[in-house]
Amino acid sequence: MVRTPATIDVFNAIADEHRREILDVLVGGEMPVGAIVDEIAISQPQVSKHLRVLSQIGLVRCRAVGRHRLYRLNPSCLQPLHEWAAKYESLQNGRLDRLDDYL
Amino acid sequence: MVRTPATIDVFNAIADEHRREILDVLVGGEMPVGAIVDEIAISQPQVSKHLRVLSQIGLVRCRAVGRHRLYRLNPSCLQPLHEWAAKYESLQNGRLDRLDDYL
DNA sequence: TTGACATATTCCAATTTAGATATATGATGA
DNA sequence: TCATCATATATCTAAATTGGAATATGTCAA
Repeated sequence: MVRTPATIDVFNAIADEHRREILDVLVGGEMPVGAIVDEIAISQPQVSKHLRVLSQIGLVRCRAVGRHRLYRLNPSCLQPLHEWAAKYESLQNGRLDRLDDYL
Repeated sequence: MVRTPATIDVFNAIADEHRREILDVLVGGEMPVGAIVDEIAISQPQVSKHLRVLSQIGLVRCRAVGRHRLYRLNPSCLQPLHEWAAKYESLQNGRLDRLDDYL
């Protein structure tokens, strides 16, 4: 494989800034696509495409209500990220960090 | 811009699994390139290239000792990741998550 | 039924990437 | 000085990405 697709895991999914923005918007609660489009400065097709990636990973879930589609976060999907990051949080202000400040 | 380069920020830098592996190895302490190559299953040039990306972001620092180059973590550089992720950790097992379990 | 609205999909171009291979650089020891 | 070791860089290729534009799908309301 030449390049890891964004749909492979959480780390690749959140690498894109616009996808992080979408997730940030959804922290406010379940929301239709149009509301997300209003919040961030990208086109509707782009939002839909990013939502598709996020859905495939499982970071968001969707339900249809009339002609709207309401998206919501599935924060438990970020677990691998939290676990990976936790290993490094304990190193903060630790020995390595002080060495870095010195140099 | 058509595609966000991996050297743009921490989120893109850690999107690559091999780069995360390199960081994981360096949790064990300062280490020469050869030791990293021995730990993970990719070629030496690949390790060097990934280290270059990590250096440009600031996730690792390097110092020369003889013909070795010792790399070490700079964990404070992960701050933006920790801050972003923190917003979602509090949502774990929260309202949204239970809704998700239900559906 | 028809038109308007909400969202998704398709097609495209430019750019980036990872990995493989080969080679260059740079320090050390004999 | 020269061979060797440790690491970095250059070149190439196939695949994947994002964003834009156009269009399709699907739902509702009149």
